[in-house]
Amino acid sequence: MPSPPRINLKTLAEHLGLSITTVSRALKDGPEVKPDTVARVKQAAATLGYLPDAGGVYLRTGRTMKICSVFFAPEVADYGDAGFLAQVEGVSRTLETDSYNLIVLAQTASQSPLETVRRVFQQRLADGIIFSRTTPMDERARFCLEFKFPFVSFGRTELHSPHAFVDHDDEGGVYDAVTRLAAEGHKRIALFNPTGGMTYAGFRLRGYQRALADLGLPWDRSLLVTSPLSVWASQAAMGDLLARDTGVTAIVCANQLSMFGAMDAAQEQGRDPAQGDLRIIGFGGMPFRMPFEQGVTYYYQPQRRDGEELARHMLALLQGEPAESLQTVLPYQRIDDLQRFRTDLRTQAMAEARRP
Amino acid sequence: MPSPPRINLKTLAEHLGLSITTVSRALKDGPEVKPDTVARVKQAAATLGYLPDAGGVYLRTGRTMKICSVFFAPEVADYGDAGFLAQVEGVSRTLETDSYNLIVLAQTASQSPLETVRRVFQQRLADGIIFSRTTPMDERARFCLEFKFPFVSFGRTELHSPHAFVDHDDEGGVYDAVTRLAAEGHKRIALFNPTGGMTYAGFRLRGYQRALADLGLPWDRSLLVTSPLSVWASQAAMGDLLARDTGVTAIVCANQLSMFGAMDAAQEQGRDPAQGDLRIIGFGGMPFRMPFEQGVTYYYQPQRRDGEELARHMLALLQGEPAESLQTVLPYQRIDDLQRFRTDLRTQAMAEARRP
DNA sequence: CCAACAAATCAAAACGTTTTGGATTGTGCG
DNA sequence: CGCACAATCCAAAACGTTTTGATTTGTTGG
Repeated sequence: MPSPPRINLKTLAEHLGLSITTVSRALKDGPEVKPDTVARVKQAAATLGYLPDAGGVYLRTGRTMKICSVFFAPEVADYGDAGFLAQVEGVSRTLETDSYNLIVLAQTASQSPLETVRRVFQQRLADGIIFSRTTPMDERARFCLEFKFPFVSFGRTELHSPHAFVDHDDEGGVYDAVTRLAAEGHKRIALFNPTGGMTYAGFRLRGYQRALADLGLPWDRSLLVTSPLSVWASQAAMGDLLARDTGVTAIVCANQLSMFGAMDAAQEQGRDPAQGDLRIIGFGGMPFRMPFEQGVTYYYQPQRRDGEELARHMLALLQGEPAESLQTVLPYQRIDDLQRFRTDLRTQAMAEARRP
Repeated sequence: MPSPPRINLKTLAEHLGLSITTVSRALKDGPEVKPDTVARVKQAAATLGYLPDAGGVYLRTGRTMKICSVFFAPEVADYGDAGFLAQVEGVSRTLETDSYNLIVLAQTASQSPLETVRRVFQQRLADGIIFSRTTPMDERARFCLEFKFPFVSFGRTELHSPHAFVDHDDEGGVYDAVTRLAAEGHKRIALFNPTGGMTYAGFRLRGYQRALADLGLPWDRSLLVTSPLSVWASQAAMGDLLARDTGVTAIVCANQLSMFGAMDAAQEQGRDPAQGDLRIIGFGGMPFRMPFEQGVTYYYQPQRRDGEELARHMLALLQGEPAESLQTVLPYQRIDDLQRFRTDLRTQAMAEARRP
């Protein structure tokens, strides 16, 4: 049983008794071809299921019609950050409107971040790239700038040349959190920060220190804890802190996973957030349901919207818009009552689902 | 400031004073080229950062060196299934060994599943495709079989032609769960199943009914609840069930999200799994920490390993191995004590992290 | 010294597409 | 009728790569 032949412009042209040129033109409504023929060609293309070969189109036009988003896989070692999928959905849906495809490249532990970007550029895997874990002097950003390769970074840099980015206001978020904790009477507030030299860790620290200064609280180096953001690593780091410093009454966590880690550590040390033994502040995307939601304030960022913004910037870049005008810093939304927030979202989603 | 020129075989050849042919051959250690020249070419390629243009290679060889994995985006509407990322990592890492790239295509709500597969095939976006949400008469599988397009389905079909797949033993898992619940004294055990006609829903039902029959329990249609697997949808469906049938003492959930939904629903109905008011059985990947872990038995499936198996099958297919020999059904691992399981995994992971 | 042969390199074709520049036909007008 | 011109269509080139077949150079044996 031979498989049906693959349809390309040549076979389509032969089947119609036309030239390749005419068929190609007809498919994009070229004015030089008789309306009659256009209809006939489109009809045949539809029934035969013709779609242009992406490799061929690229070779001729230089455009792959693909955008690459880099997925940092080592972080998935234990739990994955579910929020990335929401971001992927946002990116994908937005790109779709301009008939771009998203390709997600997994950055495994064995490749350097720059290698991945270089490969995308040099092998022409995509027309542009989106990456996160951005550092102040990000080498990937520098590479893209040098080779004029379109990119949007999730996170700011400190590079001189302007470039497109989407970021969260981590400085503002942490400042707000610390201020409120102090108002509640907390004196020893720990800040949990990721390792890896990401720019936003610096913003978080700045917000923390600025709040302390404004509040007249002392800056204590030992209250700054840094570790990878996996559940286990942050649990270990948090456990260390809580064991060596029993005076800590509040922790400002980084992402959702580190919040889980903090909770596990608190429980292990016999401190129950639900009983008010420890205040936990979380940051991140749509929060999963947790054991101790009462003692938690959460700074929320809808990651699907992040993805949409990233994609919009990318599409604008490809349209030739200047990068200067494609820089977004999104505020966090503070949630004091997670339970209520959840039910509100639910009723909202149910209502949306009802009217399609 | 002009950007550096892109390096291709032509520029590389000119730069070396050689022909394109010789450079191409040298880069793949062709025996017809002088060892001296090979070294010179490779040196130049490395310093100039040459990598072959993927589009050009494809056009000539017919191989894109890419594998596509379809991501079902509508499910992310509220919470995403973090496990998919673990699977992606597994696939990606395994493909890497044969220098294949993974591209993740997001299947949004606006495209039919078949359309996505057809596009990958016809536009030549990849050399093979991996998809999930497999149905007994899966049209995507039928399409791939007809056109002899390599694919591995995550989930079985009932098609006559054999094809490669990876699946879990859902029938066995549910049978085991129901049997144990009955041994604990439960009489009214609800089964939660996904909508969408996926094959594994049928296996789950079969395991459920077989267990009931073996145990001499009656089959009660009203104990079978079907709904989409998002947190909110399953909470609503579970709420309905618990409200209309107060005799239910145990629920066999589908994935992790539906388990969260069931817990929310239980709480809403004033039934506390921690107090033994309701037994909840979960299925899925690495479980997030939950409010009521005491009343939960979890059937675990390491999704990274699923990904690795999917990728291995795909690579084998592309090597020409027959699909008959590429069919895997993986057993679930029952976890009665989630707390202990978690700490075990943690110590294990920490030990691994210590010796790199 | 020349034929025969191996070693090393190269020119050209092909993949599927778009586009440039022609070619062919049909129509209107002087 | 003959010419210009529009309306259609088509051949060929180009993109970057691999591979087939040919060509050049160097070496060996008679």
